[in-house]
Amino acid sequence: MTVRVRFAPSPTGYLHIGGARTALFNWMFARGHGGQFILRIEDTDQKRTVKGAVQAIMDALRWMGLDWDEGPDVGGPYGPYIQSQRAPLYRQWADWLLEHGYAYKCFCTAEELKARRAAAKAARGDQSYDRRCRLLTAAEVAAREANGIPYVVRFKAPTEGVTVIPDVIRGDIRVPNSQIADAVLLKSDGLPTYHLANVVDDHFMDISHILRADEWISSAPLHLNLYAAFGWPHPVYAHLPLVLNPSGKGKLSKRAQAFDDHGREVLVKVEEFRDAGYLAPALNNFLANVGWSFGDDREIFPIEEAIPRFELQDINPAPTRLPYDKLDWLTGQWIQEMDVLELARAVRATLERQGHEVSPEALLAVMPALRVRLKKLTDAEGFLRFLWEDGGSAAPATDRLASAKLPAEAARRGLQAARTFIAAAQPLDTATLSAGLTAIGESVTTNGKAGPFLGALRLAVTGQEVSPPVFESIVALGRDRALARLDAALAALPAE
RNA sequence: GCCCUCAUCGUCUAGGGGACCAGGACGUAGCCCUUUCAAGGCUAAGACCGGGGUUCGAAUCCCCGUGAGGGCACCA
Repeated sequence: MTVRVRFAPSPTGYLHIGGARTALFNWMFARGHGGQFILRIEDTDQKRTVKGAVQAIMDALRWMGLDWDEGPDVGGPYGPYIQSQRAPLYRQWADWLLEHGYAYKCFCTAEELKARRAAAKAARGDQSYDRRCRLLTAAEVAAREANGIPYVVRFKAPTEGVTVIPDVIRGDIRVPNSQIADAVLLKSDGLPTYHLANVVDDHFMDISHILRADEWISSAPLHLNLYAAFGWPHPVYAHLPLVLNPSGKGKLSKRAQAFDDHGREVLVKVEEFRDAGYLAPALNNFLANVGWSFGDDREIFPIEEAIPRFELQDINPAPTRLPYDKLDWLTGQWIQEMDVLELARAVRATLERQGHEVSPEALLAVMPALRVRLKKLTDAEGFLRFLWEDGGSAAPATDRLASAKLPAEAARRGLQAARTFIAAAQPLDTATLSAGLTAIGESVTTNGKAGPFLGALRLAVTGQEVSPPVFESIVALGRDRALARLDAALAALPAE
């Protein structure tokens, strides 16, 4: 059997991290089995459709590196891939069900249904549709139609027996048919609901496996009975574990801001992860570790290596929270493995977006040292502030330059010597600076170690308590600017 | 109210009857290294939800509880 899977988001907003995980698993499964990965847009709810959402979702998927073989933009033999463009097809099959007695017209208004549902809920009773229109005689139906009363098409669900959902991850799930509602298949606006559309499309698009979130389990019996009514074989089901809110309370939703245990906001849109400076390969790596594991106690891996090992049976059925801390660590690991030039380019673009212009030379000078310090691309800003903020280092307070191991007088002497040394250093590189400045430091501190002095030097030159290593920082800054910073610091110290 | 799913360290996970006084990772703590911050190395604390079975033997199988989550829309 050829594997054909689809990711079918509804364009109601941006790509949600939970949706991204579903897309990733579908994609991995397709790629690992020589199959096709299809992108289908489920926009049958006109009211909820958001302009630009399709583009945003595709951008996010592309950024993640998840390419699709068929979809709205690339086309394919089973198109169109946007449901609103397939309306006649759903109508045709809704009619077919009507003709064959598997569906009926329902004239109840939305208001009536809402009221009945509310009443049922208040009475703690069954909230699903009471099936009253199912009992209408042909004459009654004809009369209503003649009066132009709008209707929806509902499925005539079986009321007795049991439907079994064969699920690759969970085994057979048995649901009493009494639980299956007479769901709306075709809405009064003529468009299908999810239930009809996904069954018709999955069938005609030759979808072999459905990998979707856990929350769909409850509608699976309905879908299975639809397949049965049509006389079509159904795809293989695999219900993926739900991604929970980091607080553990409820599922992670794209409609509400999510918070962690400490009440802090948490990222949910894929584009937010991108803008926060996370790396796509790291994000994929991260997502693949949730609900599935590589094996061999390995946590860090390129997704390409995971693909051949990825099997649906190995997916952990338990719902999970996203371990955000691990994403920071993982991204840091990925950054450490990146090529310096490539990293420098990425950091430069990020800094630019943050409004900072930094020369490639300066960036390259600090990059090897900076690399191990970054958890994500955006972290560079904090470390490199001294490159564009001259004011930051102007006249640092004397008490911050001096310390127990480096009295003010020694600090002045050391910085003076450093100034002389830097002015003449040839070439101006980390090796030269390290040798010269360390020696100066050792001669000037009370404990004979360069440390305390180098700390003061860092502060004088960068104005920061935390920065890339001083030598690299000086090289990045350039001789002239470094000397100017030292002069400013010296001026702030008592002349003796 | 009804139906469904799930249940291993704080979190993500390995484990699919004996190899488990339960392994890895993040996080946390301590130590080492160290020019700050990181990174790295070493060490430590830390879990099989409860109760019944089945079995010579159960984290692993079954049942019942409990807890958490999902669903019961002219939303997907």
